Amino acid sequence: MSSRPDPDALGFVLIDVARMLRSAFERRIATAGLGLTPGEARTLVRIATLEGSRQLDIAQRMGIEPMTLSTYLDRLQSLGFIERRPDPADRRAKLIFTTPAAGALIASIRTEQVELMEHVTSGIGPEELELIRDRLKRLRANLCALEEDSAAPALAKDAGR
Amino acid sequence: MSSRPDPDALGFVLIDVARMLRSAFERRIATAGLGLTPGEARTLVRIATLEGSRQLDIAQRMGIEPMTLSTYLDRLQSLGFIERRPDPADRRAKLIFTTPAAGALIASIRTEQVELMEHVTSGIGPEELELIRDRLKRLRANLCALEEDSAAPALAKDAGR
DNA sequence: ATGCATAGTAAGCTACGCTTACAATAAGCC
DNA sequence: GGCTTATTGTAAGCGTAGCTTACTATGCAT
Repeated sequence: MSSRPDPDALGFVLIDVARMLRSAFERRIATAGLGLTPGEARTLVRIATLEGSRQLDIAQRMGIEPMTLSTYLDRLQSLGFIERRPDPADRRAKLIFTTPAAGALIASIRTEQVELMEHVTSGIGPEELELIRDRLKRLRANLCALEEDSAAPALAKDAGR
Repeated sequence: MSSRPDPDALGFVLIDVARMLRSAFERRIATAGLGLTPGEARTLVRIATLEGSRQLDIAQRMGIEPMTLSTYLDRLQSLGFIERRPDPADRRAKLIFTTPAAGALIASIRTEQVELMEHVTSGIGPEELELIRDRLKRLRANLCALEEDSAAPALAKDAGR
């Protein structure tokens, strides 16, 4: 019956998986004694791929608010894993770099991540995994668009779409 | 380089999608004036499919701790959407039922959920969605197993795997 | 120079989950 | 029966991951 919503609907399953994944990742990171939260780990990994970017850029790539990123950076900086250097081209801005000390940590995070995902995806073929990853990226793109809409609804007006 | 972890790895994308999905759902529910948080909505929907179960059972099905569920139930009960009835067979236990007042709300949640997912999955064919849902359920099952392992590691011992 | 825009941050809030400790009850065992 | 142990639900308090709002410092355009 339609009065019995399916708890296995895609959205619910997705959220279930994400919650469990995060908590499993947290447990792994804690066990490995890395001393980071999953969010900090995620941030550090992102920074490593965006070496020398501004905070706004990083935040946007990560899909979080600049303030949220700033908090993570405070923590990562106090641990000595990243640096904030003034942008010579704009004295308001700061450029973010990982420190040499972060190298081993990033590798460890990577290892934990890979091992966990191997466990979690066991029983699913590589082509299917690739497909899922691809479609999830599509979902993410759709969600990004959605957020932009709701952030600037005044511009949308009755433009019809 | 292997020293540059891919921020588009399956795990990261999954967590991204889940975060955005939850926040989009939150926005929708808030806009619709349902007066619930996404977690409460998720709980209510689950209860509707498990009418008359014990709290422990529901918590287990939802993959959360009994205490976490208890908090949601407090809130849902104070809003008049669920009832806790004593279990005639066990005076420690309580059985959870939705109230008639919850019917319309559950339908609304369902609507919001469906509309959101239609938006978010636009551009992906139904067969592919079905496949993704299926594989995600597999991931969820793997994650459940993982949690049980870490909850009772003493039993696992060197039992081979 | 004046006025608006932009980069980062301080302060404080919400949602979602957890652990630990406990009361009440049930169930197994002599 | 009486004792011990297990189980159900809950009170209290914590941590993580985000957000918004308001502010400072700086840049840019007129």
